[in-house]
Amino acid sequence: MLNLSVLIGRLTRDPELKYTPSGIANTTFTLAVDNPYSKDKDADFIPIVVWRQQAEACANYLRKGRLCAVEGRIATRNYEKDGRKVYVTEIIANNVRFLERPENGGQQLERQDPDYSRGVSDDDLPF
Amino acid sequence: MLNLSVLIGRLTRDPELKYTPSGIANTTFTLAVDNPYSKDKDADFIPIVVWRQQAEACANYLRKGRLCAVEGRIATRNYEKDGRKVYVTEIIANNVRFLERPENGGQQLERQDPDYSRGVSDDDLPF
Amino acid sequence: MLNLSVLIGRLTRDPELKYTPSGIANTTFTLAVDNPYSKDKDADFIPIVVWRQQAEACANYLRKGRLCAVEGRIATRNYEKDGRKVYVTEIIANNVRFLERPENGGQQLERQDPDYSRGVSDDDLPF
Amino acid sequence: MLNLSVLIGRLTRDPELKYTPSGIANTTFTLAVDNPYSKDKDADFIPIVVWRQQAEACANYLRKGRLCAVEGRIATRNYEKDGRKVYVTEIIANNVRFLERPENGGQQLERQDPDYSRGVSDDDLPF
DNA sequence: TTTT
DNA sequence: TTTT
Repeated sequence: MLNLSVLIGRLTRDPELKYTPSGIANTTFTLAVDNPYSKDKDADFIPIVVWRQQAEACANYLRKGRLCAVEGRIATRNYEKDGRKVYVTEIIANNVRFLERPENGGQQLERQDPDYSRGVSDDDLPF
Repeated sequence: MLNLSVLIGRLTRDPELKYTPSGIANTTFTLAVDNPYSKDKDADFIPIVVWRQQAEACANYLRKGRLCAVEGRIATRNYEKDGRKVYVTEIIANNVRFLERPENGGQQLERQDPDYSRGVSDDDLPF
Repeated sequence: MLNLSVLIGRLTRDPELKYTPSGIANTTFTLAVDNPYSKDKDADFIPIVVWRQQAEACANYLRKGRLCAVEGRIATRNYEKDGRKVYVTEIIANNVRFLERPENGGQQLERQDPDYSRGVSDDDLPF
Repeated sequence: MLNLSVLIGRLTRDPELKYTPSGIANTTFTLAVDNPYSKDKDADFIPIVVWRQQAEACANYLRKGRLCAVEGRIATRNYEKDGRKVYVTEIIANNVRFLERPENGGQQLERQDPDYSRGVSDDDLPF
């Protein structure tokens, strides 16, 4: 019915831009979201997926350590690995806001070949 | 920094009420959240944890199939199982709204003994 | 940058469906949102605007007293009235969920003529 | 039932710190929230109220032009002015995140006397 | 009355 | 001007 999340945090690593076999851009990264209320854990690490146009903007403008806001929805999926089901929970972003300006106006990440290893195919397109 | 989720969906099963060794109530259930945009998957199944007073209200008033709204934050944790790390992503609710009235004004679930098997201890208390 | 609101409440009156001069549907209603924390005021009354396809669905399926969830963004506008500026704050919905089923499967509201009196014109279209 | 807003924007002016007659801190400011979808209006201007501890933090660390994130709920109230009812819609923040560090580690705003002119009294305390 |  |  309704599935809405808003997160503000910092990237734990550079974003990864990939393309589905049919050429649709998707960028993934993990957001470290500080948790002021927790005693023994000071951040949650939340995987983010961005599709299409925004995927390329994220790949160009976001970098490890940068602050950003993500609005999206929670999605769950699972895939087989070594004969076991692995469950993944991630945020499918429909809006990413860059909260810090890049030092140098954005750099092109190297474009990578379509990659099947992450288990992402056109069938995973969430819309 | 900011970590906020709002979900509306239906319980996939009756809620489970447990107590930490020191007696703090916690209720868990899974919410099926319909996804109108997905082709091949029509719902996401999202685990919810509720603590303290609201935990007992949820255990009394929610049942399998009932519609409710959850406001909370995404949390990640992991525990060992069969010598493997299992990663869990769940919503820690700070507000649960019952959107359908129970047919009979709420029934007491049987109180269960403290249970360690789910890997929940007082250390997991998120505040 | 980011402007997101989620409300659950009940309609204080039947929704009003209108059309801009160029024929775009817009429905307005007010949501009474109970406030459990307030001492002397038990609800906030929040004006909602819905545009296009969803406007007509709201006009057909929502009625006074019905429970619904609205996801949208806050917008401010002002117009002249009796030589004074009147400031309006309202939620522009991009998603309305009906949380109660109508007793009779939805009725057609009478279609009204384009109406300029509310100060709504094509220029107010928020997108 | 549920009333939740998340905003990211810039202060249009320095925050104003006041105290109710009984000494409870409250800070008000307006957030300019850019609206990428609007043709003729490029921002919405949304009044924010912060109470208690966070009120003083906001007064110390926020300044005109600074970026911040506000999580809160929409509240409506009205007061008499020149024999007319004035309706106010504002966000009562329960969480304010400073997204830019102050140039000089935070300065004390001058403490002002209790002020009744804004129509704020202890009765307006929303909790 | 509006911010970068 | 307000809903259950």
